[in-house]
Amino acid sequence: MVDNRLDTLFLALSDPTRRGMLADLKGGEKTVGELAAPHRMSLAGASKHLGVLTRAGLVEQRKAGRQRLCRLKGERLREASDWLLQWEDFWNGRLDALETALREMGDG
Amino acid sequence: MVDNRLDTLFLALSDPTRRGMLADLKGGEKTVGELAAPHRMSLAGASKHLGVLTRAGLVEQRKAGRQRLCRLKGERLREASDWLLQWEDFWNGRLDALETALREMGDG
DNA sequence: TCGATTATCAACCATAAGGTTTAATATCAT
DNA sequence: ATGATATTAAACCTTATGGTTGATAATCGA
Repeated sequence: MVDNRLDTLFLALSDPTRRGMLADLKGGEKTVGELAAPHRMSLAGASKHLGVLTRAGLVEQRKAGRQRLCRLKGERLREASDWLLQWEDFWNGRLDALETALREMGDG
Repeated sequence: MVDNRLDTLFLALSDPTRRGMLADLKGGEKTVGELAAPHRMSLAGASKHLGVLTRAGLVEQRKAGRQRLCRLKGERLREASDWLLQWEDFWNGRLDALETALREMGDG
């Protein structure tokens, strides 16, 4: 049951096919067929992946004749990135979890 | 079939209970029981979530008597963050997908 | 209009995820 | 030693995911 926005986002990003599609979209708009081509799977399968990306707000589609052009929407990627940056201090080694705790006790 | 490192990472982050646990670990080391308490679910369930976090490399456990102390490991969060920062230009509005394509054609 | 192309929908299948409960294991306290 | 505490393991259930194929819908080209 994926209800939270971040759930949907991170779940969408957890599949290599979908991350590949996002990477392909860096080059600009692409049709569903073009996005599907590099991935060894049926067109319908690829279309479902695009559906996941679209519902996660990562991709936007517009009709162009009988094809559908997909483009990247960066805003949601930013939400994910913002969430991750909460922990910048930890991976920078500037803080270790215990240090943080002590510091907060001291400051509070 | 979660084989890729990023798959495991993003999948681990796609659950609100697990993100909550990571947040709780910002305050320093916590036992499994302490991490489980805020989440309305059995201890075994919470333990499984911690297993997911551990296998994703986001959490490390050490034995302390009969309890297990968990602490946050930032490195993997950084991997996820690094991956996301690829798209910084897009969400900053500095580039739009089409622009990028045109620019690359011009530069190449 | 007819057939080919592009994409989605529907139904289905196998497997994984998230949850439960009931053991099992290890450690502490008495 | 015994019993309580802390955690994981096993078995199980339900629902979600990722994939398939075949049908449907919309649009292009001739």
